[in-house]
Parts: sequence; structure tokens; C-alpha cells
Amino acid sequence: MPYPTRVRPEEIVAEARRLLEEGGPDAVTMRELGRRLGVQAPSLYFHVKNRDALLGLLMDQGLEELGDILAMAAPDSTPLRRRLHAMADAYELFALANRHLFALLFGPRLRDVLVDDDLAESAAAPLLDSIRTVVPENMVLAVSQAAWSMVHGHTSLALADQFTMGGDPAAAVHLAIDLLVDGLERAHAKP
Amino acid sequence: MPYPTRVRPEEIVAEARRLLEEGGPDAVTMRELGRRLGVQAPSLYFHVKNRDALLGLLMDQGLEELGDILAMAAPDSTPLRRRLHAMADAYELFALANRHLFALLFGPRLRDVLVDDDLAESAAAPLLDSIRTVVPENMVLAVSQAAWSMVHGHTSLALADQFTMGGDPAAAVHLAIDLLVDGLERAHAKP
DNA sequence: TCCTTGTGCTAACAGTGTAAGACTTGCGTC
DNA sequence: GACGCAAGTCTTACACTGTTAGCACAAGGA
Repeated sequence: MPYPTRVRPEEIVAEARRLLEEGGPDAVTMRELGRRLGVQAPSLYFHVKNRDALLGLLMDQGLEELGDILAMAAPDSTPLRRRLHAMADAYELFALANRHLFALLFGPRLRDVLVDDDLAESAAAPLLDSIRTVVPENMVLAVSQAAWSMVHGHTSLALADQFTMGGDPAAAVHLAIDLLVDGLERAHAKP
Repeated sequence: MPYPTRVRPEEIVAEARRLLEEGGPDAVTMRELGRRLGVQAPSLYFHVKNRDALLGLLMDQGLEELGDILAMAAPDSTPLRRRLHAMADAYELFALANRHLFALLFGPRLRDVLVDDDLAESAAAPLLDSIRTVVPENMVLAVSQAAWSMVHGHTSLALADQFTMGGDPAAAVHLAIDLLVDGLERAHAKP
């Protein structure tokens, strides 16, 4: 290292994430980032292609964490109903603890920024595996998409503060999951 | 009007909406807006408090349209299942035809911008009314929230291009709706 | 004719992302 | 020790953003 390196890429990503959660996407500016890292803004471009690419790195990191959390939340042994409830809760918990990162992940696609497909796939794996235990293979995808839609919808509506009419939206999701599982178990006697 | 007025507020909103759909939120800049309306950017501030307020007006407009569309899509006469399917399709159609406006409506809340509560309430009315026909009053809210979550989740995931694993996500939603309605009808024999 | 009022203008400020190019510092080699 | 090379940082600059302040103009009423 031929120069007293003042900042490493991981530090940039870490600080950017802090900035993101503190003040939303608009708060992660290259200048403020540099300021906090004791470096001029343009210097950051040596380590990171540009701001969008940096956000892309944050997205990768977020997706990986989300995948881990979902995997942890749903151990194989428990019955489907419980697994889905646990995953739904974990999904929402992650979103609440990382509002802006979550919004970044599932918001309008950043131009020219795409997350790693493998990451996305492995994040989805726990859900697919759960569903597979109770439904014939040719319906796994559809049912998984339905369940994901359900949980994701509830989460992003809750995040956007859209449940202004009261009630207990989280309970509503659990109820819907139960209805869904009931219907599936009745329709397809498990082999 | 003591001066040859060059631009009216409705025109500003209309042009802003065009800008929004053409290039996303970042494309609606005060200067480009002025350029298209034959007016300098600062002049717009005479008619509109600021950019965020302008986006707020767009949101009001969008919410109203969405409400109308949902109301049209679900005539009272048809059975619940069909109504929900129709509303789900309409919801998605609106979102696809107004991607960025939809993202604005349900994305992370703009600071200091809140949409008209009455508008939101009347947009939600058709769904609530539909649900009411098949479920006891004390469950209407929960079931409505579940259905909305379902449809909204599917829509925003589709919009964000997240269904990369193939399948037919729209069909998955319809399937889930059917399971939900089946479960409800079985559990609560309608009075 | 003059004054008020509505509407527009220009100029300016502070902030943004980022490209270009100059500089510092340390290592490896003669 | 001197030299060059390359990594990492710096300064400078440009074009763009939202927004405010203050001025200019046109028309209608007195």
C-alpha cells in the first residue's frame, strides 16, 4: 500500500449504510460520506464506481441479511403454518429495522443497478422449501409468490404508514396465512 | 387577471405528471417544468408552494383516479370472488400505467406531504363494501387489510420486476384470493 | 393619470454528482 | 542513496438542482 490509505471500501459501505438509515437516500451524499470518513468526496470514486453503484452494494448487503434472517426464522422441523408466521414476522422486523434499505431493495429499480441473482435466489429458498412440504411441485412457485406478495404487501404498506384505519394489520396477515394454508392442506392431501 | 397569465396551476400539475411518467421523480425538475411551460422556474413558485407540494398534488390526483378505477371495476352485483379479481386486476393495471405515480403514492412518505385522508378513505371504500357482504362486521377491517396487502404486494413486486423466477404471478394472486374467499365463506356462513 | 395588484423575470446561494488532472507517499530496483 | 512507478488522495471545475430576494412590467380601478 504505497500511500497511507485513509479509507477502505468496507468502511465506505458501512458509513453509507449508517447515513442511509439515519436520513434516507437523500442523506447519503458523497460529500457527507467523505466528511465522515476524513476524505474528500472525489477520493471515494477511487473505491466505488459512483453513487448508484454504492447503493447497489448496500442492496446486496441488505438482501444477504434478509436471506439469513428468513433462513434463521424458519427451522425445518416446525410445521408450515408456524414457519410462515415466523418468516412473515421476520420479514417485517427486518423492514422496520432497515426502513430505507428495504425501500431501496424493493423500490423503483435504480438505473443500471441490479442485485446479484444468486443472492435473490438464496433469499427466496427458505420460503420455497417450506411451501414444497405441503403442495405438489408444479404449484410451489405460484403459492410461494402468493405468500410473498401477501407478506411483502403488508410490510410495505405498514412501512408507508398506510394502515390508518386502525385494526391489527399484523394479525390480519397471520389470519390470511392460516386461511391459505388451510385451503392448501384441504385441496392437496400431503403425500 | 392583471397580467397576461402564461401558466395555470392545472397545467403545471399536468405537465409535472407527464414528466413524472416519462422519467421518474428525478425527471420532474422545476427548471424543465418551466422550460416546457414557457416560463422561468422561479415563476412556478407563485402557483405552487414548492416541489414537494407539487408532488403532493400529483399524489392526490393519483389517489382519486385509483379510487375511481377500483369503484368502476367492482360493480355491486357481481359475486365477491369476481369483484376481488376485478379489483386486483384494476389495481395492477393502474400501477403499470402509472408506475412512478404509484411508487410515489406508496413509497417512503415525502416529508411534510400528506395526502387527503378523505381521498384515501373513499379509495378504500369499494374493497371494504365488497368484504362486508361475506364477513361479520368485526372482521371486515382485518380481511380487507389482508386482501389489500395481497394485491398491493403482488403489484409492487411486479412493478419492481422481482418475479424473476417465472411462473404466472397474476394467476397466483387470483388463486390466493380464491383460497381466501373459500375459507371465509366456509368459516362464516353469510347471514 | 396614477396606484395597486398579479405575474413574471433575473441574479444569486448553497448544495449535489462527478470528471480531469495534479500531487504525495511509499516500495522495488538499480 | 537515487529513480521511477503506481496507489491513493487532493484541488479545481462544471453542470445541474431547489429556492429566495428583489426588481420589472402589464392591466384594471380610482
